Amino acid sequence: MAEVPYRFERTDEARALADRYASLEAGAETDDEVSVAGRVMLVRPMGRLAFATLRDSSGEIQLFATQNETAGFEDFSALSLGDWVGATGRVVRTRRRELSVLVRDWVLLAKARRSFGDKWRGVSDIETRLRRREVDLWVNERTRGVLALRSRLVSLLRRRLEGLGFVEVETPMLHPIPGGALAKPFVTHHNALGTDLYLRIAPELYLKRLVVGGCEKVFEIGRVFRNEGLSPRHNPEFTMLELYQAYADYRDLAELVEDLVSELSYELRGSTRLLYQGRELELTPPWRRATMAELIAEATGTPADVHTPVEELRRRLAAAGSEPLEAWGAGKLLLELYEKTTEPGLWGPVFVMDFPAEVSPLARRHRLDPDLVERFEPVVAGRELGNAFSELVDPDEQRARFDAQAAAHAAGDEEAMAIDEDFLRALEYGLPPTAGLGIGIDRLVMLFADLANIREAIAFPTLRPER
RNA sequence: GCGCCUCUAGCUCAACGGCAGAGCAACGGACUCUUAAUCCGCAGGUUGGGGGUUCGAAUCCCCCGGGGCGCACCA
Repeated sequence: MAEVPYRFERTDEARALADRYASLEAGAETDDEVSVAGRVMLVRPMGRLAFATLRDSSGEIQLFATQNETAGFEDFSALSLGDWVGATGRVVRTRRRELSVLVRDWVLLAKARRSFGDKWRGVSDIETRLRRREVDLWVNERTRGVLALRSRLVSLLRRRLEGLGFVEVETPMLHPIPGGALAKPFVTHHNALGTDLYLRIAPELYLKRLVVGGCEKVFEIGRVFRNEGLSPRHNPEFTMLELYQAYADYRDLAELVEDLVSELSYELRGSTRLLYQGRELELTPPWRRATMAELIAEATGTPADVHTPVEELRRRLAAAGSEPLEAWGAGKLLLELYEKTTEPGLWGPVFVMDFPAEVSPLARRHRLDPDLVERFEPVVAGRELGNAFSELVDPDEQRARFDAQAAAHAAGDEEAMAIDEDFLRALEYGLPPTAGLGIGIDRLVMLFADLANIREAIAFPTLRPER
């Protein structure tokens, strides 16, 4: 095969030509010469004429070749679907109204040695689509749309937070101690240091150390890794936004969340009223705020909170088909009751407020009830979108909470946190009142792209390697 | 990890115990305004892998592998 050129001088993208020549009439020819480049989507050779549909990242335009006017016409007629081509010629509109480049010269930029699927029905096999994303992307417009939406979403989020005075930072991915969330980590090894390191399960502890250092408003958008099962809503690596704001409490962040999400909805979808998987969702602020206890009472008809006798909580859990462990206290039992009986029925948007202290080792005690913490989870479209709380700032209490976690870990809870002395020392330097928030970016993409499966929201989702 | 479903040509799908097929793509040819162009021709397979039942297996059974969904866990 002839060697392909090192570069191609493109003058215009398909979309720009479509806009510029929108009023060009059928059958009209211009003297404007342009160069376009892209991938051949369809070819229609017909003797001494040939048409090809060319697609670039902006859109599509037709190439129109004739034996008289096109150099290398025979080869042009023989183009295959999937070939990359650069073409130069005058802009015309054919009698059948198709805006075209009447090709004078053209060059093959890449030969497609593999065929990309059915030109009409595309590729629908989900495994092929995910394993060969490059094929999925060029065949399925929807896939391109999702990635474009994801890009815009992250960009909008960044711009908005910067506008609010937040500073973007990057913290380590390799952690000596996995912390900041209740999850199983991936373990890796550093040869020169001779030590195991963990892929981060959350940036939380480092971000709070930055607040200690005087970064009053910080955020990070980045990958976190959790060594857990895959599901339509869980990928082992996913992208999280975490932000921390000094002098604020969790109620301030609830307002921030409803503002951010509704603004994103307006920007990305043109409305704060959405259909998600066929079901309506009204995102206009303010969203409902309800405590976990209130929601349990509402869903089950029987009140329950952290002060409900442990025996009663156990009884109700058993009735709900759950098998609570011996070690669980009232807080963990209540959370389990909420997750079994109440959460599945929530659609939202709703802020589920005030979690048990027992299950929230990094959150600050509730100002009205020491058995609770000031924490909320926004539930949107039936799904936890994130997690936020007034941060625990007291080093002694944080140490006590870590100790309780360490005890749980020793008792077999693999997801319990380890004691992080660096973090404790940071708190001893003084963390001002601070509120922190985490939001799953992939889940936001699912919401706004109307995706049922998280893998569709990720360019290259985790799959088992083929053998 | 467990349960159910699924895997046939590059792609989309038939055949469902009796000769493995079609459309598109690819390849060869015809055609000067096409739009999934059309027409003629040609080729394309370890039916995910292995084992078993049967005169005969893509089809029924078992094991293994990939994927999907559900459960569990989380955001």
